[in-house]
Amino acid sequence: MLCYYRDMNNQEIARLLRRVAVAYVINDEKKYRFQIIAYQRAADAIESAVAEISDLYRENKLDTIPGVGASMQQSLTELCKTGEVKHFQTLLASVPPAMFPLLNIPSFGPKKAYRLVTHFHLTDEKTVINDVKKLAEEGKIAELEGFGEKSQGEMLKAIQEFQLVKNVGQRMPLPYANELAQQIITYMKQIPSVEEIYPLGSLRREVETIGDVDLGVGTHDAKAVLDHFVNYPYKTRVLDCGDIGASLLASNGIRVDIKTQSPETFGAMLQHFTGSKDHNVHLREIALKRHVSLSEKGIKDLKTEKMKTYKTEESFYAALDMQWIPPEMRENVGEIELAQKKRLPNLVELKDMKGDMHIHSSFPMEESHDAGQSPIETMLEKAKKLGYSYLAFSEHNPSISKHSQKEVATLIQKRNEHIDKIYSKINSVRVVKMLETDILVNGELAIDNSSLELLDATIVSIHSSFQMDRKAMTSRILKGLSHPKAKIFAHPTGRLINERKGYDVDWEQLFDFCAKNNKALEINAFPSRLDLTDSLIRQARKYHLKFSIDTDSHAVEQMDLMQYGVSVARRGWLSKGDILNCMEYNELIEWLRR
DNA sequence: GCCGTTTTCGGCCCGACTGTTTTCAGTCG
Repeated sequence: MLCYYRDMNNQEIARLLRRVAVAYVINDEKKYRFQIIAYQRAADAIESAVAEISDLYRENKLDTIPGVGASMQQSLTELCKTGEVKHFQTLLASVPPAMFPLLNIPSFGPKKAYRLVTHFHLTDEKTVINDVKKLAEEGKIAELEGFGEKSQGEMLKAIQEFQLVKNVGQRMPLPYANELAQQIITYMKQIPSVEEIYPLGSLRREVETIGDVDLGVGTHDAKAVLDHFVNYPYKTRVLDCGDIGASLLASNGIRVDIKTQSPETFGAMLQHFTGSKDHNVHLREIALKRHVSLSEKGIKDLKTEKMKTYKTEESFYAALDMQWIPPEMRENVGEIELAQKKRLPNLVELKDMKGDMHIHSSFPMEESHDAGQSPIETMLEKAKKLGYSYLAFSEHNPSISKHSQKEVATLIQKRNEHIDKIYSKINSVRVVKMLETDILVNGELAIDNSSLELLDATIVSIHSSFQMDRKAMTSRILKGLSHPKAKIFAHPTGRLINERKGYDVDWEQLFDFCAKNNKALEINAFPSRLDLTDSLIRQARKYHLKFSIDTDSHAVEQMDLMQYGVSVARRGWLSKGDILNCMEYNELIEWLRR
């Protein structure tokens, strides 16, 4: 019998593998503990993989995913071929499907979920969360052995909060999380017991979106610090509070964790809570081979049982014979091996930025997309304050449905004259005359050569027909980029965080084209874009192409967002030499003409 | 089930916190 099915995407495959891990937990956690870890790791790897599993299968490249070994490859192959895996189905038949929705709620793990679902005979995946909520409200859960009044109450709160947060939306873009962290840090600094305090976790690694805010405090009086913390006025409630750490739910629903440690051992704690989990796990595996054990308290010699403490992170990594690893790199994607060889790249820094290539001023270009709000003069003044030596104005091209190509050329001419007039007055920050030109569906640029000739270069980008298939979209982009004036491809994936998935592109082909033809890919610093993404940058980096870190500012204040583009570039392992706008002006102009 | 610059066999990260417990299980980061 023929069976038609749709390819599963990476998210769905990861979810399936996690369910298999859960089934193993229920069957016999002790016996299968390493399988459980293996399935969870494979799920993590697949979830964060750049390429789709279904594509890798077709290209015979399933073995390129770390954490996916021979057995898992076989299962994935079976999945891609037939849409199911016999071994998985046998396992999953032993656990009630209704338990899975509960696992999305904090404080619900496999054991609790299984117990509730089987004891109360809950079978409907769609209603199970509300069913448990009702049971808790009726006091029926406290009657179960191993459960009590308190856990029943906590369960109810967890469900209510989950249902609330789910409606709001999950992860917070980095800039907003940063602001929340700074507010709490200011509050914590009110008491003298807080000797030092830093953001940790994904915030310190500058991940594009943040799940919860982690803070670390160096103190000799943990109790005073935690007392002050749990009294933070803008909270929903305190989640837990122990001797050395506490966590609360901020009024916007974001979880805030705080950990304390004496300043003498602060280095180990910084390291521990900066993560990532994968980075730390790998580091501890290496440590074990050297017969030492790592924790937030320091490094313990397993033979003598003696604990060594570390005041700084540098000394902690040095004790393992490694270079200090910048937090942005700590994702276990090869950084540990490089640190051992002392060959970590020198990451780009904010102060290396010499200009911004993507600026929308309020000059009336009569564009079809969003116009900028601040005058050219204002933005040039700001550029001077930021220490830039040049600024590129890249307004959207004038609307081509409302203007003839001749009118377009006239508008550009006018803007150029305006720029020249201002430049002769200010004369400190150099101006690059650019435009952000649409690549039309057929791959042609929206404006003709007589207009393009008026520019130093143009950024090109996709603002329409996002749904093309990969082959068509790729050739559309390559054709647009082929124009000699087209030098930067803006916000390459087109995604909007939490809003819109990007379009489908053959990345390897695009990277190769850019490297061979002197085209740069943009790293757009706008908070909802952060595009390219860190993992695509790491992939692109192997092609030795240039990147341009730009703010895409539509108002003068937004020019401060450059730091977030630099964060993404650092997470993509880029150095100053990889970045177009780290070049001096003359070098830049020469590159644009190449 | 995965993995290897001390291993292709024999290992596999570490600790905190809570609740329901008289010594531990479950969950989390």
